[in-house]
Amino acid sequence: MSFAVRLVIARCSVDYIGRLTAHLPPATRLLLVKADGSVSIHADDRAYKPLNWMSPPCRLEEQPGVWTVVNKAGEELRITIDEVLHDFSYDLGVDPGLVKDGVEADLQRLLAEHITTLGEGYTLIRREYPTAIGPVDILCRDASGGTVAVEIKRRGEIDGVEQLTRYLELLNRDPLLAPVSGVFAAQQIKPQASVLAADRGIRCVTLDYDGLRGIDDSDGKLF
Amino acid sequence: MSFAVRLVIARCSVDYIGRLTAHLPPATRLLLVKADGSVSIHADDRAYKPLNWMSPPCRLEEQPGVWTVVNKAGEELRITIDEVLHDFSYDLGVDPGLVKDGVEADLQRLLAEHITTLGEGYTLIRREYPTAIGPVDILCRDASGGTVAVEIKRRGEIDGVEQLTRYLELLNRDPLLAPVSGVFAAQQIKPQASVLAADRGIRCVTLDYDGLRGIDDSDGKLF
DNA sequence: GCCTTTATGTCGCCG
DNA sequence: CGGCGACGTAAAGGC
Repeated sequence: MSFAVRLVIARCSVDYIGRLTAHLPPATRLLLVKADGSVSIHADDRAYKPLNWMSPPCRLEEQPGVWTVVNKAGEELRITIDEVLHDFSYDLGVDPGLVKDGVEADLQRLLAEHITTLGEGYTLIRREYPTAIGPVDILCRDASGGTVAVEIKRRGEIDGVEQLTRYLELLNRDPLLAPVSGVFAAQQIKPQASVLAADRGIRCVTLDYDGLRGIDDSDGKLF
Repeated sequence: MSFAVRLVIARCSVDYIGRLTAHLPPATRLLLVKADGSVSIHADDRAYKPLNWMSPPCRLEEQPGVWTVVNKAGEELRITIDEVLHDFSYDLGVDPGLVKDGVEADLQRLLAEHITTLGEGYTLIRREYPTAIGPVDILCRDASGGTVAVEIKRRGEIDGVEQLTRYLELLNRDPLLAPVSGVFAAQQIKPQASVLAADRGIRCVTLDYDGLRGIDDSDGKLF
């Protein structure tokens, strides 16, 4: 019974006091209470994002006319209910979950497997090369033996260039590695990122995910 | 009729092909269709985030057993419906919307009104000072007449320091302004951000939002 | 627990 | 419409 979604249509007003203060004047809305304890208040727009919400772990206390939801950090959501227009619950059970393909991790794996995409004679040192400020996506060597740090993004934007710049700055302090050059690899690279990369001597490479996946027959996906 | 939330409980499987590829095996889920055209598929967990969704603007085509949602970019969500267990619609009407207080814009306004929080003799030049790479939160002068660029965050992290660094680099190319010094102001500043700022000669200032609001009696909020 | 990065991020503003 | 920055960003993974 407790493990069910609950859908309530109600005329209500809402106050949130937590990381910020927010208020919703009275109106008719959808209240969605999930088995994980979360509560969200939806209008008929804003895509899937609720107007207001409380994420689990939190506790919902239901009194006549007032729902109070609090979490451990002391954030509070107070829903004042003027009128309940619909109240329905259904036990969905546990969901098997989403299977994804084509996220950055997949790009990284594919590029590491086909590191010569970056150029003839390239060899992989390792993926997720650890540094004090975080892991470098791929560290490899070019044909002349020079070290190359690769930052991979699905969509290459200015932040990614900044990130690679920080890595390069750090890696070049290591006399065993230096000089380290940089490659910014992404399925799509925005012009400003490209300009910034050029300004910093970083090479940009556009990745073809389907192409990389196509030549990757290691797991028999090809046919 | 079309301007209503629609709540469907159904046993379904889902495929998304767009920015990535994703699949949901058959299970019972909540389908939420909003008047704005969005469709979201919820399990009984993950707080307010759906397992899968399509944001507006998009078009839902409903055939027996298959819903197809496509948007302009060619992304597609295909919902195969094995069994409808519940189907309910309700017209919520337009929502008056959320009123927020305490976000970065409020901090910026308060600091601009009390610019001497940064030091005796500071004077405001302007908020949102425009540059080619985006607006500087606050530009002001210190007691000695030197230009100061201020970047404001609720939570000061490394990205904010990078951002301010880019602004300073640009502003310092303008002979009418140079030399421009930097202040990184936030309600809370993370140690790494603090270290990076120090390394770049940027001063860090911790803001007290309630304190600033307290001395701000301009709109009679004090009592 | 703190730190990092990723995300189908989403959202809003402004040119 | 694209660029840019904020967000109650959330969530995942490493140390």
